[in-house]
Amino acid sequence: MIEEITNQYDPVKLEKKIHELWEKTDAYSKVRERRRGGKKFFFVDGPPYTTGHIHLGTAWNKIIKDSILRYRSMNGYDILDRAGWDMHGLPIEVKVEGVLGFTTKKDIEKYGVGNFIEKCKEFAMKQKDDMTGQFLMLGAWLDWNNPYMTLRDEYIEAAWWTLKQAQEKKLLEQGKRVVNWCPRCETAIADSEVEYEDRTDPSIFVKFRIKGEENTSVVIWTTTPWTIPSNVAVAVHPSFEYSKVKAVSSDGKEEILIMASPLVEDVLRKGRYADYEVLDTMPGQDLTSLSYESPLLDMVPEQAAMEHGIYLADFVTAENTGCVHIAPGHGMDDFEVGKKNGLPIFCPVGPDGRYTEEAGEYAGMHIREANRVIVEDLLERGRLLSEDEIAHRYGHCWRCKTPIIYLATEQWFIKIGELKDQMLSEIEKVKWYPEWAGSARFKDWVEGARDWCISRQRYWGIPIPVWKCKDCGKMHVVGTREELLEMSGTSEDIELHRPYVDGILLDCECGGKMKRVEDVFDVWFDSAVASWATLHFPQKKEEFDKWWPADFITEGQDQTRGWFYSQLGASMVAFGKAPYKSVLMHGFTLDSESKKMSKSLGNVIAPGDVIDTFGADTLRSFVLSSSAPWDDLKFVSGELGNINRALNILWNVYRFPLPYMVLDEFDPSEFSLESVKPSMRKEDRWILSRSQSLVNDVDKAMEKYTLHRAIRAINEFVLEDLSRWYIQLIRPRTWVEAEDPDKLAVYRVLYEVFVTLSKVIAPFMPHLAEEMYQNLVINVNADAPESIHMNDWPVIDESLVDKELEVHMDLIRSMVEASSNARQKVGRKLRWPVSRIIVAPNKESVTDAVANLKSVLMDQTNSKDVVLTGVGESWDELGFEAIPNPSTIGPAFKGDAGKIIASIKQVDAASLKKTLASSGEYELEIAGGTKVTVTSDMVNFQESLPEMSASAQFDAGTIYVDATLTREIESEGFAREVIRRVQDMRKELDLAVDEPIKAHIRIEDERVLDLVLDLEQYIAKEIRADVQVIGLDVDSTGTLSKDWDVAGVFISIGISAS
RNA sequence: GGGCCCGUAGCUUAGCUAGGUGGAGCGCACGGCUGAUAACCGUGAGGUCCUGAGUUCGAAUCUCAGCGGGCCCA
Repeated sequence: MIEEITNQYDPVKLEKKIHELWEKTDAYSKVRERRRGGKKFFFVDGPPYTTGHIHLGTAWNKIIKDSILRYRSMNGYDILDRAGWDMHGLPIEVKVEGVLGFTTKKDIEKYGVGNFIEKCKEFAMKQKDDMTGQFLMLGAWLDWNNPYMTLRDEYIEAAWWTLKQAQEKKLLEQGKRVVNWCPRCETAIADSEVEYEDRTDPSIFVKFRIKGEENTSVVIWTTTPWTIPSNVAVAVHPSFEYSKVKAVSSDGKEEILIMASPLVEDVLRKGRYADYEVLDTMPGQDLTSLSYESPLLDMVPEQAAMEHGIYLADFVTAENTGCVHIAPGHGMDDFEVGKKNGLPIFCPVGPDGRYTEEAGEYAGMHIREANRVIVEDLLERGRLLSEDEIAHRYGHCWRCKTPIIYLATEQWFIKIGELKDQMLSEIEKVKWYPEWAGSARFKDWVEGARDWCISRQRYWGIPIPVWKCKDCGKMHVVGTREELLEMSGTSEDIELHRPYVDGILLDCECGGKMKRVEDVFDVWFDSAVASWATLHFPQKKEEFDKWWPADFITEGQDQTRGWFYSQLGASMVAFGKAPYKSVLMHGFTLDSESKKMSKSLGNVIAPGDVIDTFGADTLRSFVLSSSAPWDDLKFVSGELGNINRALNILWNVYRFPLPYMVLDEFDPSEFSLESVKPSMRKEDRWILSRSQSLVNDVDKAMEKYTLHRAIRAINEFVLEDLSRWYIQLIRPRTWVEAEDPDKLAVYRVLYEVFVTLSKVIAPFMPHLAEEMYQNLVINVNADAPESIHMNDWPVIDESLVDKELEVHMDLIRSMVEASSNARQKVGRKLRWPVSRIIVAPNKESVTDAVANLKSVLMDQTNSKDVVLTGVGESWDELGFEAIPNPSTIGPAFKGDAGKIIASIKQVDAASLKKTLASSGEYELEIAGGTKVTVTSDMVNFQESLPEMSASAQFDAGTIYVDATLTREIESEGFAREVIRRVQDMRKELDLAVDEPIKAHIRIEDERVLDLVLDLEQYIAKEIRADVQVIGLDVDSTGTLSKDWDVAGVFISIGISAS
């Protein structure tokens, strides 16, 4: 049987109970199991990094995923949805280093790589478990028991297999490149791991002495003095003009400087020169014949042995000096210039950021310290033109915040450049939500794609499966564990992490031994292979054939350059096509000031805190409804309260009929909806139609993944249609005590609406939906599916849809609103009936609506009658007031104007209006008996309302309320005033709804007493009084007694339980 | 500096694709309802639709430029 529920919506308690129920019944597995054999829906969870705690953005992400998957599941889809975890990489290494107190790689080596990665593994697993718990609190259903984890051997094999594909397709390359390098972590890091932050660096102008020309230098500018020992060349722009300038310092010393012409004044000002003279100008091209010597050739022996020339490059800008210092070992552009011109790639800096022996005198010094020393050395040698500081954006390691440097190192690359065109054509085959996420944003990113450096010089990662022969240099890429064991002749089962795989040697054809290169993969490569790794490919090819590629993925906009891209790249390498068919890109969470949430700003919202206060369903409803998925989400805590209120109203609406149903032992299984149809009223049919329209609206929204529209439609239905309208309409019907088909119809209709509604909210507010379902369905029919989430999505029943009725009801609602407005103007509260309302429509549909729903209109306006005028007509009892128009009367009648104006106000306005309307003229008698003729332009008319009436506009016409009092109306009004106060007191005594009472009522006004006594029986019935005394001097004592002032009349009431 | 997105009442937002009198909710003020009641309803005040220019009879909506915020890049 249906049960009563708690007064208060208590989401925290409710959700705990539901979680226990789900766990006890293993609901998730049963839901997925139920859809086996249905249309397949392969979802790949973008793996969050195992940081140990979720934030609002990750919560939003999982809530979107969960809602979409629940909706799909209810629509019959067979869903594959393993949760995923990104568990390798620097962030965890850095954290573990922190715990162990390590600062350099040497500490790790000393501790033992095996010990270190065990710690990393332990750490990652622990964080994963913590986060799983947090995600579960959101009610997010993914396959949490069987997640894919990047640290598993089976997962590692998927990455290995993919790299082997790259090798076979000749897309894998090893080579020297300039990469972003973190000197603390001693590894290459990806572009996407570089975080740009403000930083202050030296800003120096340096003079490079030209060979073979007396006292002449080319001037360059740099913010990295430590790269001067690595200088190999200077670049100038082919189309800029350069000047040779004789510069004179304040002490009269002269020297000749070369720089871009437009920058001469700026540069000389920096050098505090007193005067100058331009000796010559020339195009950049002319400078290429010059050569110069390093300013530090006495410090760095290699520099003395090197040729230094000037070269042309397009990337040179007209800033600073227009001559760019080129160190091919320390810059991407520099490297390109070096390669193009066959220059040496001189890089005397080691992985730890210290100079190597090649740096001569500087060997062993850290580059950050070297900055200062080198500036000093330049000054001593007279090569420093100026020294200053600059605040600029500079790249930092996203994990340890160390400023990065650029180093030319040996790395492994995937040649994305060769795949670019295919990638672009694959993008077009993918369905993007919103469309521009693919056609604009992602396309732009891919067009600028560079080769992908996949190697890292670290420990906690997937080992790059490349073995190289120590003797002949031959290389082999291992694709699977089996291949590794077979080739090495090992039978023991080893883990595929460092240092275990490092110890395995393979035999080379040359008779030598092959050893694994030491690098591990960039973690982006890990998650890039998720769509097949999660299918246990390459171990299980059948699963892959059955599911791949993914039907759907959804992640934040930052993943455009991240996971959307890395997956596409890896998939092109492996299979030559996109790994996903549709992508929903969602936004970022911002704080109330539109600033991004970050730990350093201290504005981070923990989802757990929100859940502890408002529950997960409120959080879900909030994040889903606040903005379109792809817009950023502004988190304003006040808005949470609003959403929570909406859910509370839903709770109240659902709770409202339950006590009556319980009292009447209503059993919905005994009555079909069909069987109560004859007893349904128009409003019943209306709410059924509205509920069907709601299903349709939600379907439409979900089709385009506009989840915000779905939630808003639901909230609108609950607030407007159910709470503010339907429940108000049916209240009196639920109070009827007898067996009544009219009441039964309401019960059955409400039941139908609630069951449908619980299904419609199920994807979005899964806990509340489950709660409603358990009570409404499971308590009635134990054979029904155990969980709401096992149910099918409601199919629209066309026989219940009546669009015209919905339109009519809308009109009636706007009439009721207008009537309230008019009542307020005339000062008549709703508790007091009015004799009639007059509807003056301006379109035909109003006439139909009133005819169709007259009882609803009368009921809600509390009127005894409804008068309907013809379309476009006004109420025939309206009066008219003639308003003279002095601006036309004045010029026409001059001195008599005043008399005419007075006279117009006195004549019968109705006949004046009628005559003017027909002939355009009116004979008017003015003071003194003179007759004048006035014309239409001299008089305006204004409608005037009869006494005790008021009007208000509504959507399609005007409502007039006639609030004239009659004895009957006054009697009813006062009776209801009394009833309301007694009900209030019953409530205060906490009496049961059907508990009989004794009531003693003293009314100290004879006229009012008389009016009230007219309805004595009615009052007794309404307040359930079996003893009721009403009189002028009644002793109003009782368990509770109270005095009231009703419109100036003193009324004293005492009640007690009988 | 570049690409993409966003900018509407004090706050959160609908409307923008297909141009034609700007709608809600919260908050505020006043009123109403009363067995959903720690709930609910009505009315009112409150808008340079970020700024400027253009297209058009007409622009919140289309175009361009700028400003502010976000994501990504340099």
